Amino acid sequence: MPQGTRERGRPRSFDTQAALDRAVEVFWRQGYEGASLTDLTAAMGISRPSMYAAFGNKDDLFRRVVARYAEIDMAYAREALEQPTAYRVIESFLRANADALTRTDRPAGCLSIQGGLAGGSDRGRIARFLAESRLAGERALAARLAAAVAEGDLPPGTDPDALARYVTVVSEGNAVHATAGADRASLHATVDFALQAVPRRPGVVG
Amino acid sequence: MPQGTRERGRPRSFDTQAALDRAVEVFWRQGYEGASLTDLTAAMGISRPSMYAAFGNKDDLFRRVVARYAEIDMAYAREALEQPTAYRVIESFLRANADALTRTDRPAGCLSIQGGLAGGSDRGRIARFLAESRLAGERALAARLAAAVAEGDLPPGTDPDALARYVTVVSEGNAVHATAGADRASLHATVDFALQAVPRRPGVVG
DNA sequence: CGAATTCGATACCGAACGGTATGGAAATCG
DNA sequence: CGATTTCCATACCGTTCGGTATCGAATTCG
Repeated sequence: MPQGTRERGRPRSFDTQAALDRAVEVFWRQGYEGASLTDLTAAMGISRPSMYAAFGNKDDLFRRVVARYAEIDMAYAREALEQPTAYRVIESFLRANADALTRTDRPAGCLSIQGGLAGGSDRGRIARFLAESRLAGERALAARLAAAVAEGDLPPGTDPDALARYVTVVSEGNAVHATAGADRASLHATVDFALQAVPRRPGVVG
Repeated sequence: MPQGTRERGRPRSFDTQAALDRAVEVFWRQGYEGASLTDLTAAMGISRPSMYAAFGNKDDLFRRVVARYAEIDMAYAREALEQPTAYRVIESFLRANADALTRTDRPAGCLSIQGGLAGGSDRGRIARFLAESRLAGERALAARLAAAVAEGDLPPGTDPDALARYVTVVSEGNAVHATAGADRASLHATVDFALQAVPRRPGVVG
């Protein structure tokens, strides 16, 4: 099937996926506005026209970057949801988050936070997009916790939305700290405290 | 005494403090880079040369703005430290923080976070400056909690630095949420959870 | 091979950026 | 009043921004 849809003309000489991965790092480190096209194309190893032909414009590239980041660098969040108990879902998420925020082979912190927070004019669009992206993760966690409440894995009366929000807040705060240079042990010590507040079904250890 | 140091020439025709307060709002809403000199001087009601004469340059203005913000809008943090018990220090801080992040007469969120997080070249200077500013607050809280441990107000073995970091993380995470549009009740619900993790001396209610 | 097509490098566009030179108006001194 | 000093408005500086027009080289189809 891919044989039949062979393209005419000179084929693209760079790997778009690889170029996208380079762009992830630049946006991650420098934020949306802080990443200039010169920075981006230099890191991607391609010229400006090539970038525009392959990805559209800076906004489109950024959205592709965020999607790729969610797929690769946030995979741990989806995996955490598969843990058998609510407590272990939360523990797994916060632990993996602390690790991800302090990987030595990647920029410190979290792209969807340092990508852009404040909102003036067109910049607000980016901030809103990232906020919605984070909210989607919070909602997925809330849905998992709601199921846990329904099956008695969390105490009755527990508000799954509020608990999901609390866990997300801790992860975001840790992201801010990681960006500021906090080390991995510090983040895990914070997770130690945070887990104390997670309600548990009586008599269950893990 | 102020009479003797009367200045020569035409006196400044605007109130520098009032102009600074206007600049606080612009930087708060739009961040360091997102706030252009055109935005700033328009809000301050003065011309560019007047701004440069009164404040130096954009960097200097921002530092003055952050100092003013800390003095006015973070006053609650210093007041919280005066509470009689460690628990009430933390509770007071997180409650007042949640309120401050959602004041209707001020921008949502926290200047020292949305002012600038990511760091490329010169932008890194601003991010570092703000990180140090936040760290100073965390250290002040840690010192207060260390005193609480010493006087038996917190369980022996409690790590005051780690606890202060945890509380700061929650406040920062709430700031991220507030910037994204979370309402006051949501933030307080998160504080409800967060307080569950704060160690308390046995037998003491508040 | 020749035609069609798409590649990528260079060079450029108008707009906005932070910052400043200039010059007339206003206020204070002697 | 006359001299001095400082104010503020305009207009401008070089640089960088996101985005694009141009054009020769490369590749594939018929």
